Amino acid sequence: MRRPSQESKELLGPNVDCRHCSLVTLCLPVAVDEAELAMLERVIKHRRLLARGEELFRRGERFHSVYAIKSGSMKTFTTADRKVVQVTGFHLPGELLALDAVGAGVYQYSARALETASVCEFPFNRLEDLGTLVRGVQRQLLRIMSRQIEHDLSLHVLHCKSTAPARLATFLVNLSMRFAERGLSRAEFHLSMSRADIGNYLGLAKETVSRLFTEFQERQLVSVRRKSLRIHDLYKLESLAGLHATVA
Amino acid sequence: MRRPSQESKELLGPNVDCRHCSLVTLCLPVAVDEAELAMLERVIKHRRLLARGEELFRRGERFHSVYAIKSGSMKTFTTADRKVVQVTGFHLPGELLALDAVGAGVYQYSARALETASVCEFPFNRLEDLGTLVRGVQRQLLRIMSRQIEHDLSLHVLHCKSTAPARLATFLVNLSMRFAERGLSRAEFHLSMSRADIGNYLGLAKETVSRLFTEFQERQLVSVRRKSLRIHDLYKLESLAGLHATVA
DNA sequence: CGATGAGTTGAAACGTCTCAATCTACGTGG
DNA sequence: CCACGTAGATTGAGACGTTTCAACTCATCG
Repeated sequence: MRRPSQESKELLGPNVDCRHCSLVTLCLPVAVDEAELAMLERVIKHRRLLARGEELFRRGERFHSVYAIKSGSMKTFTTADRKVVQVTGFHLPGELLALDAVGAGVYQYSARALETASVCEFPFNRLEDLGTLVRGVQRQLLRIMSRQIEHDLSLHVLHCKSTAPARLATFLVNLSMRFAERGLSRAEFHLSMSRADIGNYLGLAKETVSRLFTEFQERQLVSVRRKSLRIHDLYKLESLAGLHATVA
Repeated sequence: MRRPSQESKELLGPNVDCRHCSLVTLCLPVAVDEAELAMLERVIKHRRLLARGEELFRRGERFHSVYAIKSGSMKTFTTADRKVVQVTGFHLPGELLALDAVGAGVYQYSARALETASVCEFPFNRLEDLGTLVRGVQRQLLRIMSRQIEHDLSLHVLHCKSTAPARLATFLVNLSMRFAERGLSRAEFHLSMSRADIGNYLGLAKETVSRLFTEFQERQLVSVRRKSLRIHDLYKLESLAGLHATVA
């Protein structure tokens, strides 16, 4: 396993090396063989390094590429008058951004780095060409888009049914799971987004989020100190989230 | 233009005729040329007629096909213990169902006819094969999936920001728009789903939905009588929905 | 070291939900 | 064809949870 701290040294080259990327099982190349991987690498335009707060693309710009996050984290959001109106998602390494822009040909949301981040750029028309040539790539593209739809619909379910504690619990359980998928601790991680962002994302006031963190801490479910979170009782958190469906 | 009342006569044949389908601009074949259309038609397995309340597929079943609605309307929903837990969407003619199942290979939601409905079945592996052969089909598939993601995210935005009146207004404006796209009246249409379904879908109690319909009617925005709805002031409804962003 | 923005906490106001009663339309069987 | 039963829809009143507004604390950074 490679230490993430070493990655910053190898970010800037125009060429990429999917074969040795630790995210290969999460990003596009899954189930694509060696030869196909080589073709895919040629499609990737370059990597880009983003500083905290820097924008990758903006709502309304002409769509040309999807991006895979290599390190760091990002948020996507809608805007009006340069102000953030609605946070639509938080994104971790291995996840693809801008899949929703394919249909309209225009970025639907803006994307901003929550901390120093690096991304791989996939020009979409080249990806499409490759999809026609290589069945594995088409498959994977469709699969990833489908997973995205699945995820977005589950988000809809979350928002309709749940009370505030259930929403925050779901959010934390989901983050925990995603960190675990990336080989990081599922019990202890860094919240790179603000309370206001979390609240906005979940449809809650930032004060409510703050109160809930306090409450969860009092109930021994988690420890929170500013941006660092430790989960003590994942099972209870999942119960709060409405998983473990208590048989009616 | 063909009268929908004539369609019921031509439903049952195993073969289809996308060329003369009035939904050709909404369904898969958009931007696919004549020759490609012929190939697509061979992929469509058959049409199926569903009675009100009949299920097209169930959550958990192995995924094999996506479906296009030809006439009627359907709802998709999650279940637990045979009870509807969460309505995830209402679907009109020309819309594709089960795109979210591609990723997991299993239907994520159940689909049930809200009224007599007919659907075209597209076995997905054949569609995928065709996508590799015909660039237009791949394009269209990706585009439709992207549009779905876009739609689902906009749903997220809706739920986070809005009050109950804004949610119902958005729902009605959205329905109106979709009916208009299908060549039907944007001002007067039939609500094939129950108040409970609407409430469930929007994350509101059915009583709240009912009260809001009454309130909207008192404010002269709409007339509702049971399942039939007439919109009197679409603009005000859109304002309520938070469109026409009043400049801050 | 003071300024700034993020986070926390409290109290009151508001909106939506729940529970319950009533009403309406529709399909079924007498 | 009417009467009845049932499910859906409406309306009212009280309970509850979340938001809003405001004051305050704490960390961070110039």
